[in-house]
Amino acid sequence: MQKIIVICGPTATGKSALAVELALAYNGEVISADSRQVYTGLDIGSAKITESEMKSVPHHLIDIAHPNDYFSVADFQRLAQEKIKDVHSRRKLPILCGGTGMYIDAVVYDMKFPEVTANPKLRAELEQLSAPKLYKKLQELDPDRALEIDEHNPVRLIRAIEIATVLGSVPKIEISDSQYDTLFIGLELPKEELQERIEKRISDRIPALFDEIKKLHISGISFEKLHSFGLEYRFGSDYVQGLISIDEFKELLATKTWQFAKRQITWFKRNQNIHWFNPIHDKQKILKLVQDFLR
RNA sequence: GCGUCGGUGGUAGAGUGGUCAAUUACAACAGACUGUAAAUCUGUCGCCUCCGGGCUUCGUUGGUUCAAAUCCAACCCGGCGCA
Repeated sequence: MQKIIVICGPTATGKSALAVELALAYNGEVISADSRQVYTGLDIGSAKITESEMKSVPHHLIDIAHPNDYFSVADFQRLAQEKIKDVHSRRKLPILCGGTGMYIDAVVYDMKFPEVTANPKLRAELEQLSAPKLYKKLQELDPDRALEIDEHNPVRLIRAIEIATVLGSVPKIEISDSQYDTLFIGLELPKEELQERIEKRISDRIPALFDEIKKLHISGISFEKLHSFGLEYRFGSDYVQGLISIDEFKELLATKTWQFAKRQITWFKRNQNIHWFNPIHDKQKILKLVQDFLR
């Protein structure tokens, strides 16, 4: 089995820097697993790695979609698996690095998503319905899926109905054993430290972020769309439009980013294969682990 | 100093004699996750609990009442108006 390294963990723990370091040390290439960094123009707000930070290490799956494009886990999965194959074929080590847990799992565990493409017309219609109505609809189409789905979650319900409309029912997802020999490295920091880093990152980016958002908006990306990207783009848009003050912006974003970090942690906690490290103090341990893995 | 409005759980803010441990929102904490995943959604949220219930709360103290966050009095604190 071909080897890959996964670097995951909550936001602002230094994943990108570690990826570059490992890539330089072990002849690797980085494949970003970040649902926002795939978009062109979302640079500052998504904390996209800069040219100089890359230190000449090739980075993939960054800037591969336009913000107005529809881009999904399935797209990411396909592209990432192709890219991993490509990197292996050049006898280099793929390093999958990012904070989007579902993207990572989709690639590593090869989740077989039902091949039903998004149907914008149907979605727009269904979005008008309340969750109970959507649930009733799904019950009629696929009672089995209805039993296990979250009946309050419109996003999930709509997707399930979309699938069932085409296939008749929602197929059970198969999660196969990983097709790769994977080393999972998770980065974690104590609560206070992570919160400080989050706050610092916000104030460091403050003027540049607003310029970026204005630029994106002028280039044809609606505030509604920007809002849907969440966090810096959501609250940054609110600020740029004058809906909230700068202090409200900082506080809101810090709070929401922390909540996001906790959601990421909750996701990754489930994966028992992850080796957790402190990015500042455990550098040697990480290097040793990687060395043993690659031997 | 007089008048007036107000002081409610981490915060904002309902409640204005019993159905109130107190609507709701936010925060906090835990969790879910089948093509939007930085999204979306759920649970807990005074203290204790053998989960039946028990105990202490709505500025403070005292009073009225079978019963008070809700009524009365005094006091303390804050806003506003007049001096």
